[in-house]
Amino acid sequence: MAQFQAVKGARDIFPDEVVRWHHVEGVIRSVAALYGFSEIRTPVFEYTELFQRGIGSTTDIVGKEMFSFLPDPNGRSITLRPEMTAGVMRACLQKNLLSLAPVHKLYYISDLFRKERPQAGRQRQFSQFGAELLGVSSPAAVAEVLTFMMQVFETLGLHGLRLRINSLGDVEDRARYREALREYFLPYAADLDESSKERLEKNPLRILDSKNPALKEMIAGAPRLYAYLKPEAVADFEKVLSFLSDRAIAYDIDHLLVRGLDYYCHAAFEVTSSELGAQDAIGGGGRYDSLAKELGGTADLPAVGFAVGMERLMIAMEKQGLFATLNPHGPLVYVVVQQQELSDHGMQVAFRLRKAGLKVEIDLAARSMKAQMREANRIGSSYALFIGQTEHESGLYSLKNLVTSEQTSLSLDAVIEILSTPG
RNA sequence: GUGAUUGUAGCUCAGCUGGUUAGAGCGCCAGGUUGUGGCCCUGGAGGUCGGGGGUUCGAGUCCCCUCAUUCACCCCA
Repeated sequence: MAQFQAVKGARDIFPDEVVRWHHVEGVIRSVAALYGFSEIRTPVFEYTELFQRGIGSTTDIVGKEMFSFLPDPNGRSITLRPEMTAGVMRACLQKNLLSLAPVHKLYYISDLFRKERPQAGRQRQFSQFGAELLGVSSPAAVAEVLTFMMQVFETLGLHGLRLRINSLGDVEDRARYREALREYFLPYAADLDESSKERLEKNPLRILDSKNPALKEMIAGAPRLYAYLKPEAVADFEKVLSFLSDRAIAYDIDHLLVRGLDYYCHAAFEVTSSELGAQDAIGGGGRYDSLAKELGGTADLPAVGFAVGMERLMIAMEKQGLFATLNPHGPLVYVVVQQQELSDHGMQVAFRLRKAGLKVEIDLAARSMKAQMREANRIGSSYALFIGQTEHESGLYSLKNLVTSEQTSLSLDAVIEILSTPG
C-alpha cells in the first residue's frame, strides 16, 4: 500500500520552520498593537452564499476555486473560506459591532483555501495576515491601513517591494467606465482571447489586468478609468497619495490595476516582490464601501482592508536572508547516562534540573554514550552532565562545558546554581 | 481546468546508445577511544528504481496508461 501523503496543495510546517512563523507573527502582532488593530478570529467555513454575494459570482475565486460541500443532505452549502474579508464583515454585522463604537480596527492571521493548481507561492491551503478598518474609508483610513501594512514589511526587514495603487471610483464611475471599455474593445472582439471575450460581457475591467502579451497594445490604448472619476473621487485619491508621500511610502500609480474581487471601490492597491517568480503579489487590498450592504447590512458601512500572503512573505524573506539569525537555542544541559541501569536516576536528575528552571534534554531511547554525546552536540547543548556509577554513589556529577571541553565535579545543587546564573 | 517537467537509499543526486550482484555524497548505526561529542579512519544497516501493463533472450533505461511532484498559464495572497 502506498504511503499517505499530504493532500495536494497542503503542506506540513515542521519545527525549524515554525520558528520563522513565530517570528513573523510576533512582528505582525506588535505592529498591529502600535496601530491599534485588534485580532479577530472567524470560522474557517461560512455559508457558500456569503462568498458568492461578497466576492462576486463572476470572480475566479467563486467561479472555480472554492471548496464547497453539503454538511448534510438537506443542508445549506458551506464553503471553506477562500478569503477573510467577507467573513469578518459578516461577523461584525452579525454582532452589530458598530453600535459599540463607530470605528473598528481588526487584524487576523488565518488559513484560507482555494482549489487552484499549486505552484511556487501558491497552495490550496495558505495563510494570510490582513486588516480591516470598519466604519470609515476616508483617505486617512486608507493611509492608516496601508501604513500599517508597510510598517510590518519594514520591521521584518523586507525590501525591494513595489506598491502599486489605483482608484476604481464609485459604482457609478465604474458603470460609465465599463461601458466606455466595452465600446473600445468591441471592435477588437475577434482578436481577444477566450477569457477576455467572456469578460467583455461580464466585467470588461478585468481585461485590463490580462497578462497576455498579445493584448498589451490594445490594452495600452484603452481609455483610462481615471478620466471617468468624479472630481470628489479624484480629490479623495490624491489625498491618499499625499498621505503616502508624507510618510515616505513609495508608490506607482497603475491605471490598469483593477483586482479580481468585486467589492473593491476607490483606492485599490497591490504590493509585489521581485523575489517571488510568477506569483509575485505579496499583498493587496482596497476600499469596499458597498460590501456590507451586499451582505444584507442595513446601513452603509464604509471599510478598507488589505491581505498579505504569509507564505509569499516568508519566501521573499528567506530569499533575502532575513531568517539567518533566527536560531532556536538548544537545551542548556544534556544529561548523559553511562549505562542503562542508571537511566532511571538520570531521569530523576533531569526532572530536578527542569524543576529548577533549566532547559534539559535526555536520551529516551537507551542509546550508547557516544550516541548521547553526539546528540547533545547536534542539538547544540551547552553542557553535558554525566551520570555514571561514581556520580551515582558520590552525588557529585561531572559537568562538561561542551564548548571549552572543561569538566568539573559538582553536587546537583552546585550545578543548578552555576547554570542558573545568567552569562 | 490547460501545458511542460521530474519521479532511483532517510536527504541531494549519478546510472552513457537496454546487458549480468543498482552506485556516490550527506545522514543514521557500530567500532577505532572497555565512562565523553564535534575532526579523522573502518565497517554496517537501508532500495517494490512512483504504480500497472507492454516490447525484448534481457528494462532503472524503450512504448502506453496511471498516480504524484515541480514550474508555468488562468487568476490571485
